[in-house]
Amino acid sequence: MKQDMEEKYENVLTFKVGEVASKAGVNKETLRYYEKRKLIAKPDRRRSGYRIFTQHHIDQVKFIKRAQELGFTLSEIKELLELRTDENTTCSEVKNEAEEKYRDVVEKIEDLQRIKATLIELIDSCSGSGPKGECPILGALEGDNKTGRELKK
Amino acid sequence: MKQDMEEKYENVLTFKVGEVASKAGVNKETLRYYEKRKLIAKPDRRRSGYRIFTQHHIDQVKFIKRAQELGFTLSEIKELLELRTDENTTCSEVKNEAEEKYRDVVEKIEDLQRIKATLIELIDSCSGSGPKGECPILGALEGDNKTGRELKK
DNA sequence: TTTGACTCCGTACCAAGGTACAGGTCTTAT
DNA sequence: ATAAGACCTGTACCTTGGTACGGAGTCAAA
Repeated sequence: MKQDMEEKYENVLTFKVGEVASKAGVNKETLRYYEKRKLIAKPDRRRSGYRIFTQHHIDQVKFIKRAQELGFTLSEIKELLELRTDENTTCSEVKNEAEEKYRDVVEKIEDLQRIKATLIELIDSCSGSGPKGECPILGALEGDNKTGRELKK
Repeated sequence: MKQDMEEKYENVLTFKVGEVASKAGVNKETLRYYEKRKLIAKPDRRRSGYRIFTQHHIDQVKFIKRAQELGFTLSEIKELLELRTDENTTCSEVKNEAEEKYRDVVEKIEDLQRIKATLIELIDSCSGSGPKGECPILGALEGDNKTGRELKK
């Protein structure tokens, strides 16, 4: 005699946590973690307590993974998912999120480019020979502007 | 009657933790943390237990902060500090560390540039009007290549 | 039916880089 | 002399994104 929950899934393809994990390419524990953080729909349970996952869950996990590749954090992804679920969401709201993330990314690139430029300067200033006493890299890090230039803020 | 430790500093400018914190622009707790992680020289103590800091400690903290600005982690900075302390360190060892960090930074920039390009594509593909049902950004994240392009790995 | 693989749960732990107590002692200025 | 303020300690907590553990219950195939 099946329970309601089990009946409900009689004609639906369902998965256990390990199956979802391998299909979506994540760890089983990660699925529990996403559930706890409400990043995926709360799966129904069998009488035994086993989670009942469907293709929908797998798609959600893949969505999360794709968004992560774009640099969204899990919190941001949650917002995105809420937008997706909300009937009244407009395209422009989604676009705004993407644009905000774009600005983040641009800023990070700029920071890294400043860092890169400074590293190049330091590396170029150092012949790579001799004892460390005259190393202009250490000099610059020490703030000693006799041997190295000041680092930019 | 002074103790050895206190005598030793009779003619030296010394600082307490709060002074070092404000001079170096860090939190007092951070100094304790750096001490625990052996990122700064272990300060001597007064009879009372108070730490005795000198200009040397302040310089060390500033060194750490400059290296952090260049994207070095505290672990990497510790290595750098060990190189600095080691008599036998050559300039080229220091240069190697900097070059390795440079490669890291370049790689991060490349990752972010791929992400940026994908975000631009998504943003451009979206008119910003209409309901989310036809939003190509969500479509792409959902892996639906009717409405959006596949994300690159 | 038994055995091995799977799942359940809560909790702890990891990296990184700190911050925030609480409860007690010390210093310093008035 | 006294009170404010700084200092001491250990420990717990924070963020982000998970991973690991252990004991107990469940499922499926032979």
